[in-house]
Amino acid sequence: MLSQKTRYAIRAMQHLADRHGQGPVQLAEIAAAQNIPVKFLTTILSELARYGMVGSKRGKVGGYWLAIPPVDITYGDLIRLMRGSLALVPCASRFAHEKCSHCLAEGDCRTRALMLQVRDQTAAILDGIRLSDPIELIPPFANDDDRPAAPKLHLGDE
Amino acid sequence: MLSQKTRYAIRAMQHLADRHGQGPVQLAEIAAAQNIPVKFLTTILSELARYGMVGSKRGKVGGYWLAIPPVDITYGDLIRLMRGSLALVPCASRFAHEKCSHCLAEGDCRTRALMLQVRDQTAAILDGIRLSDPIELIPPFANDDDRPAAPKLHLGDE
DNA sequence: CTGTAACTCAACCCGGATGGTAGACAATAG
DNA sequence: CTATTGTCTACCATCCGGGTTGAGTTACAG
Repeated sequence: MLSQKTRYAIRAMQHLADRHGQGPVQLAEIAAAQNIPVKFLTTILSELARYGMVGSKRGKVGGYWLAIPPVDITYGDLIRLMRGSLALVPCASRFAHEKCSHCLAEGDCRTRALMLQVRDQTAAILDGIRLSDPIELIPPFANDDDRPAAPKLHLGDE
Repeated sequence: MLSQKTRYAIRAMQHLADRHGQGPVQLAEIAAAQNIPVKFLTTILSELARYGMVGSKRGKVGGYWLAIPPVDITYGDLIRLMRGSLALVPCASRFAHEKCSHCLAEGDCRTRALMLQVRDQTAAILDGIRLSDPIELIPPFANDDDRPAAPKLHLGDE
């Protein structure tokens, strides 16, 4: 799962992308529009500023803006930045690779092989879509509509 | 990321799949072969037994075995079972759907639309591979080999 | 040159999840 | 009847996630 913070960061960046070229956007506007706790958003935007993703200016007409044109930022970049990796296990990450603890040798781990496939597909999607791209929205599921057939296995309670 | 527990569960199930049809496999064997802390593995296997995934027997020649033929268990099933969902955000889950807190309306959330694509691709991979399938192992990355070109964005330190 | 509306930063905080361990108990083979 | 192996509940320590506090800084307005 993406952390709440990562999700906030993505939405904030989308907001800034939408207003790109329009001068500084104030934190309060972003927070209100994106439904993000104001104080928390300050820490997120400051972090993004430290990373060089957004510019900022204080004072009366201050605010934030994208320091990089939205066409040069992919969603993959954003997630890597906030979360470190796109992969589902550390050993399947290509940029933030790390050995899993208590695992087999990497070359012998089937889980890793699988998760590497997943991470590469995920990257193919997320690195292919840029902050400037329009995104086709998807309506909420109307209860059991729209969903694939139930999986073979549906045991337990959760 | 998958939790450590989920990863252990997957490896344990792989182990049982490999020994399917050979009678009960003892916990100690699994723990040793898969490098999983013995005590922790007991809780995991018990849980899997409660879910009906594995059978168990106590006593001298006791042990665990798959209660379902490995050809009928996909990796997707396993992850759903242990983790609840394949998706990266709750609102993009198809079987364990849940509204994200502090978000936009689902129909207006670009992040959700994106993450739904990712989850569907992930599901396509993980629901297509069964515990009985051979998996082509992938050798460890030889430092910077084998990786895609560095992403456009490589800022900050981590 | 002062007031005030912004952003900045370090510090803290709380609750819940994660990753285990302890230990008493139950079944089963021999 | 005893050794072996699984079961179950409880507990625990640590970390991380999701924030908040509050004091500081910059910048524009007048």
